[in-house]
Amino acid sequence: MGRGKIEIKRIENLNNRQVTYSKRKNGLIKKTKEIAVLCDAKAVVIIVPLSGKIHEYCSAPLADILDQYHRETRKRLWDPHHETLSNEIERIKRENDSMQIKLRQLKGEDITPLKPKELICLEDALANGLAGVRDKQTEKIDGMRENGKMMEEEHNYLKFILRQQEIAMQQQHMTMENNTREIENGYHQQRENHEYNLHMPLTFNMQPI
Amino acid sequence: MGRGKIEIKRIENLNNRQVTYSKRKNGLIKKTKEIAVLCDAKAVVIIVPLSGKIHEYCSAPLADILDQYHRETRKRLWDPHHETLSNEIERIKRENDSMQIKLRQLKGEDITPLKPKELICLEDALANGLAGVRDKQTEKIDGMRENGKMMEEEHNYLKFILRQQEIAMQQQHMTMENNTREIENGYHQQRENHEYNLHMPLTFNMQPI
DNA sequence: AACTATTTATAAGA
DNA sequence: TTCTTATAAATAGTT
Repeated sequence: MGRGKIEIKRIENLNNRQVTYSKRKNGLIKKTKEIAVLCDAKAVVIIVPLSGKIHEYCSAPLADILDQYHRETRKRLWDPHHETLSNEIERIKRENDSMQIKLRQLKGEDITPLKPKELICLEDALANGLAGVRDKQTEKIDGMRENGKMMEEEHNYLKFILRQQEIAMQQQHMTMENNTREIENGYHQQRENHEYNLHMPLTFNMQPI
Repeated sequence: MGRGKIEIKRIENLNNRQVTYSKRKNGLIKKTKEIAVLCDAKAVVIIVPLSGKIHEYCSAPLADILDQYHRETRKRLWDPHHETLSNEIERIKRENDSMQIKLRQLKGEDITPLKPKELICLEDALANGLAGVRDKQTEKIDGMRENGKMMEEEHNYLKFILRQQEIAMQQQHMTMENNTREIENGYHQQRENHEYNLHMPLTFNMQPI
């Protein structure tokens, strides 16, 4: 349909090919729109040139059309990634189910259909678990008792240190009183003793042990 | 392009619409093929009529074209599915993890970081499960004992029936022997008794009880 | 489904 | 690219 008839085969001349591409692309999209409107159908056309950007026309959301296409033809449209996801879901679901069964059985549910041998396994597992938990509890209690003992020891130690300090302070105090008395007696008998009695212990500098 | 010009709007007459659909669908597919060949491009067209089967033409595997389309346009083609799948995987994986933790704890593993209160819960759960399993075992053993008792009773019953039959057979045998003897005595003294002794019990027809 | 008068698409040229 | 135009191709309405 043009000045001359052409064979339907690759156009070797790049320029001609690009011109034809552009013209026919428009025509194709126009016709796709037309069939969609005239015949009340959904239609998609996607054209991917060797180089340059993709052109498309969709009379409805592409995802919807592809969805319908997939449902009706059962052809695979999705990339490997999608497939992988589906498989993984299946795998995990199976894993899930089996774990759920185990959990229920460990709670003593759904065990009626089990064989005696399986029941024994289950019993062992439970007994082991219970033993483990009880050991851990004992361990924790021991730990706490230990902790309590240590705290008691520390407490006693601190009490001891405090006592030592009190003794030290009393001795210092007494020494000071004596010194003071000597000083007072020797040089400043006009000053009253009780000033020293009141102030000296308050400004006594406590060193950390 | 026809006997008369038509407006591009839905064709109301069903028959005309279907005829036009069929003609234009062929035209569209032909043009799609042509642009793919002439311009060395990949092209897809999918037409979904309101009713009836989908028609399509793909110059290359649809999945490849869609893949490329997706890569270049970044438009999401299969999101409804894809997103759902991803979310579901996340959800199931979380479920999985928590179950795995519970299972391990029920086996007495990974319980060090548990608080005393949690340990008590775990202990209770295990003790309950263990009790359940042991109940079930007892129940099964009882069932088996019951079964054994029934089997024993059946066995005794069968022994009894067998004894009865033996008695019946012996009596019949004796009767026959007597009859035979009478017959033999009366008519055929030339025949020997032991033929009957040997053969009669073997061909005796045992009836089910 | 075939025919055919017309419309439409487009190849080649500018 | 775009316009033009001669011509090929598509197709609407008819048979």
